[in-house]
Amino acid sequence: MKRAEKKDHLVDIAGAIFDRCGYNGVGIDRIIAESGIAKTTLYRHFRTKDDLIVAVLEKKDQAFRDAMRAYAEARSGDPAEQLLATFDFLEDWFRDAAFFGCPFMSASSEFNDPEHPVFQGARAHKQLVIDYFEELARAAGLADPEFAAAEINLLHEGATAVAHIMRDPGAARTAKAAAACLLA
Amino acid sequence: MKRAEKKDHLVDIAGAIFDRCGYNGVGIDRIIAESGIAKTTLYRHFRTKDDLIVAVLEKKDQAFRDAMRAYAEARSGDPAEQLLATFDFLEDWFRDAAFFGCPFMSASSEFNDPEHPVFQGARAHKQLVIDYFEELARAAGLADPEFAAAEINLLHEGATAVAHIMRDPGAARTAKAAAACLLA
DNA sequence: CTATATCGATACAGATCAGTATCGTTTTAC
DNA sequence: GTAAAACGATACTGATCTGTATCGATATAG
Repeated sequence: MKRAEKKDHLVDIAGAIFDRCGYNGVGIDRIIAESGIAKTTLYRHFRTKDDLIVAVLEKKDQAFRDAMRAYAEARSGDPAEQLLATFDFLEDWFRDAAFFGCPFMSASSEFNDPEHPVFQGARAHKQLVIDYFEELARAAGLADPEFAAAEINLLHEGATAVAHIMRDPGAARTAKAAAACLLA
Repeated sequence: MKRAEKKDHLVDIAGAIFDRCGYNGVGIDRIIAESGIAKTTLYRHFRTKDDLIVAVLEKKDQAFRDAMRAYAEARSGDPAEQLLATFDFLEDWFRDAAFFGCPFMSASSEFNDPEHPVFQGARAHKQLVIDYFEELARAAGLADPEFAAAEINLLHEGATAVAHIMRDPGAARTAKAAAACLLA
């Protein structure tokens, strides 16, 4: 494994473990054990554990938004239908065995300080998602794209929270029905 | 301070600290320091830290639901209007300086195991809130009370998540507007 | 081939973690 | 008033935490 691959692998494994156990709920020792990478190497790539967490969130942000956009565009060319398709994307995620709630919400709970880099990273992701919704709402010619994006986003966050704590992937469908009603 | 008062005080202080720092993010030593109660006494009342967390959630559950119900009933005698009033209750909560996101969602993130008593306590609270919404939806004579309750709940969870991570108490108003649209 | 950088493994430091033991004092109950 | 229980304070245990230091092996680059 090349140097860059190692770092990538480390971030992936760390992300999966953080999802299952939380950020403060797992130590560096477990991450190096499961990734098979030496502690020295980890600290060569990341100055602190917090830096690693930020890198994990940045990668998850990019992957999540890319996947959601690709999913929606594969479903339809119409922006309004793409907005609704994002809820089907959510449902797929909820039904995945690796779904343990939103890692960005978990991060913002455990690093509950607006000045903390981890909190800021989580918030930055959420803003980019809202921006995407607003872009679609604008393309769909909705009267108030900003407001529409906020409502879609509310339903996304609600569905994710309910799917996690109630173990109910169907929350995505309920949210989609509400979204369809609101957009009409 | 009587014995029962001490226990109550301890649970209150612990709840406030957990809200700020998370559950795994703070140790017993800090709780006893801020509450002024000896470690021996804490462990006389609670066998483990997890037991304390469960007690914190149980008290927060009761307080939250009592306050929300009282707030709604003070606003209106009409069940449909009471459903909408719960969003005003949320907004008050979001604007409170002691708002740091939903402690039950945080708990379910940090103790991400359906068999864990803390996770179960958090989920039990959420179910009771949904039950309350369904009770109101039924009293309001809505066609599908269960579905209406699920939608209201989605908006509640979404508003709470957004208010927390985006530091935007106005999410409650956006959610209320969506709820009004859905109930009509 | 040789010089250099990165690697894994491991031991370590210093702090903090949950939980227990001890003990003298204070409060409660009868 | 006396016996029992709960109390605060504190020291302690063993585990775990983040992060560093050391060192021999390995991979890479010129």
